[in-house]
Amino acid sequence: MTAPAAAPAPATARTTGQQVIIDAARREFGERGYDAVSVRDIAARAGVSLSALYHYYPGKQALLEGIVEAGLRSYDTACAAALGAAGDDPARRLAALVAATVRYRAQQQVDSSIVFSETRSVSEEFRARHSRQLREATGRFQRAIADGIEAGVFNPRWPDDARRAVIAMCNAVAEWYRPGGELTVDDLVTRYVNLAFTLVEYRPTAPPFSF
Amino acid sequence: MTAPAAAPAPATARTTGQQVIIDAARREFGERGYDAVSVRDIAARAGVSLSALYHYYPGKQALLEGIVEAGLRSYDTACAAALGAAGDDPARRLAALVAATVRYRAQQQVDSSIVFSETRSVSEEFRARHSRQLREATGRFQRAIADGIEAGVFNPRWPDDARRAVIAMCNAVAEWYRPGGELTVDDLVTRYVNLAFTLVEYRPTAPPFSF
Amino acid sequence: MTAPAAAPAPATARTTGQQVIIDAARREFGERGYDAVSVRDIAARAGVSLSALYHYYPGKQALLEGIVEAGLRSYDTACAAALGAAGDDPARRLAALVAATVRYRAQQQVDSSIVFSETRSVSEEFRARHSRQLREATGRFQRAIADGIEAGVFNPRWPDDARRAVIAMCNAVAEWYRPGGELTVDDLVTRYVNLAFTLVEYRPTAPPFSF
Amino acid sequence: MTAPAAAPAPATARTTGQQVIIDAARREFGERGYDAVSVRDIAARAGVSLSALYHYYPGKQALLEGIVEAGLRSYDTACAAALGAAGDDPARRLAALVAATVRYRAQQQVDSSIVFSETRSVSEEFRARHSRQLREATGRFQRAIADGIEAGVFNPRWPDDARRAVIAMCNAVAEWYRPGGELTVDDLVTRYVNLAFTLVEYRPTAPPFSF
DNA sequence: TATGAATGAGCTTTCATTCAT
DNA sequence: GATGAATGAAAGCTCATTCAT
Repeated sequence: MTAPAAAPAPATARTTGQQVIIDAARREFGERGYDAVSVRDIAARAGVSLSALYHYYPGKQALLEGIVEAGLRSYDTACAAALGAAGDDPARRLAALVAATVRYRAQQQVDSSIVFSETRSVSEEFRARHSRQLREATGRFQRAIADGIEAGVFNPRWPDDARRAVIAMCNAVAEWYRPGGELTVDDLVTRYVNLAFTLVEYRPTAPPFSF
Repeated sequence: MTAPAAAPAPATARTTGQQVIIDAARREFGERGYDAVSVRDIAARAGVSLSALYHYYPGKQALLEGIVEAGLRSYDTACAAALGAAGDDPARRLAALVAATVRYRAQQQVDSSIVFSETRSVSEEFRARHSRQLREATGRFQRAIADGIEAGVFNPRWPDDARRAVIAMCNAVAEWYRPGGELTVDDLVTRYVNLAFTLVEYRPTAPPFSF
Repeated sequence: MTAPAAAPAPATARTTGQQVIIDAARREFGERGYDAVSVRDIAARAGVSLSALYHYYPGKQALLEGIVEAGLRSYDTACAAALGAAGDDPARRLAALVAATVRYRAQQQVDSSIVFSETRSVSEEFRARHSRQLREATGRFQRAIADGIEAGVFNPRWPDDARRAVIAMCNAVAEWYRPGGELTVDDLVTRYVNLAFTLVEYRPTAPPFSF
Repeated sequence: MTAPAAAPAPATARTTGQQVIIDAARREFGERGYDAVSVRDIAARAGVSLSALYHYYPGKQALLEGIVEAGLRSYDTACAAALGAAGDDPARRLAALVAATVRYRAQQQVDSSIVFSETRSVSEEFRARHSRQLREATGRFQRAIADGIEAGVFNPRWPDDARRAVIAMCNAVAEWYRPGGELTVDDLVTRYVNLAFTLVEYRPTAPPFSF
């Protein structure tokens, strides 16, 4: 800590203590659901004593809220980055959101399922913040689609339902996709971007090619 | 059930006893999740004693399984009826499945959410049957789409993903739709059938299909 | 209960269940103090299982409140009876209150010490009622003394302090008196009534005897 | 401690460390009772770490014993000083004891309530010493009264009960008196000395005693 | 048919305390 | 001298379930 060089093992070192506990909680909640998991289960899975767990975290609910908060933040960050790279074009923005969502759902399956389904077990005030963040996530899709409609490139007959369908289909990825198979996440993204375009009836303006 | 005679006061009589219990269980499980609900909660909500509950049902898990089984049966029945009325035409069959699914998800929200998300808390043998039924439900969509492709009326680039998207979007209805608003269930069905057609890139041959 | 004769063992029969539990709680709280006693201790002392205890009482605090309430009620009843028998004469009324208090403190030592010292561990709303009852108890002494002063038979220089001294000395009986010794409770009562008369400087008017 | 030189900043320095801890313990024990207070509560109230507390004191019980011991010593000292100033006259000695007791109870309410009511939570050997000190305190009153009787100035019908009443009424001061009101502690002392004289039926011989 | 009594295992959380640094 | 980490035991309470009546 005070030594000049000797700053190795940062990520690894943190694996002791808080990290093993929250990882264990994540896995347990993901596999069996918040209410079915006991604090003892988490401590056992983390390989620490019950008291050690309570030394680091104030309780079961706090563990859940920590996981949900981090998960949602990571998703929001991914969306922001994707949108930043996409520029103003509505089609590129929708594609960016679909890509970020599919990647998140495919790669952080456990986190993502906790984030979106253990809402009941969270404190009142936490739920308020959480709901707001979810509404913002929805809003990002909504705006991209609305902008595309205004620009004349998207033509969904029922924009709200198209948006819901796009989001639902992305979310569902977490339920069946298992990484490591033949289908890479990039392939998956390609497919879902195309499906999303289909749903909003994307028709590029002007010349995609000229002659 | 199949016997012709001897069907006295069926609906009314059943409301006493078993029915109030299973209804209470349904509501409790739907609102708070299987693991968060205690048998006492259910008995209290049903307005019967704990012992009365155990008189009618062998336990908490059996209540859940009863609900899931009935829910899934009712969905299967609805699908069968819809398919029966649809005949052989793949587009009509897909439309029938979407309509049945959307109706089920919109009108039996509580049931449907229990049926599809409390899978973890069910006995091993029950889960096997349940999974098979879910696979059959998926298979119905799959066959309709495959037939449409073969018939040249559906043209999805990735049939499996299109199918998953169709199912996911129908399922998601349970999460946001609330009956009694401006949008009727029939409106909803119309929209989702169209969205499904969009997803499978339906192009009717010769005489356009009407529904 | 329905049988005509055969109505014996009423008090004895009730000893099963609630009564053994509350008795055990009374003893434990009295001997070791509310906070030092665990619910398990009480159940063990009562010879029932932990769950049986919770079957009859909703929790540790409720046990305490039950004891305090019953204890205070029994004291209030004793005071009311004594006052009723005493009539209007202030000296007789003060004597009645002292007698009732000394008897209560001497004979229900455990109860009385719980009633007056475990105030902290009781619910907010319960404490409100409890305080009111204690104020009423104080008020009974106050009125008897005030009436005696007005009638010219009591002459304390500082009536409030005399009243506090009377009450304090009666209460202290619980701390040292042990029934079964040489000194009977009746003797005790005689002494404390006299001490109380001394404290309020009782001087009977007119002729206690005539000649 | 015994060394002559090197006594820098005594009062101030002691405020850091041990003193803040024992003060915090005193307040907590006084407000909520020994068993209801956790060592963490004390450390938090003192604003020191849990480890710091254990650095200075071996444990919770030791804190209590330290407080009780100091409290009782301060009371004993006060009594000794008062008796020293009172000389041999029994009435002056009784007055001195009442005054010291009332002052202690009125001015060190917290301490005094801990000293006299947390007896249960103290180690066996400590309790032995503590009981002896309490008996000595009682003995001081007893002797003063006995001497007064012998000298013919006190005439209680039941000397032991008069003594108990005197002590009980003094002790009770801690329960209701709050310094800072209209009634000064000196007023209080005057009243209680008079009440004590009343209780022992003090009748000064020849030249009346003044105090 | 229906119920109150009862249970043992388990729940989340807090306890006083120790120890390596 | 002072601290964060860690622990085993125990706290109050609830669980699903069984059983005698």
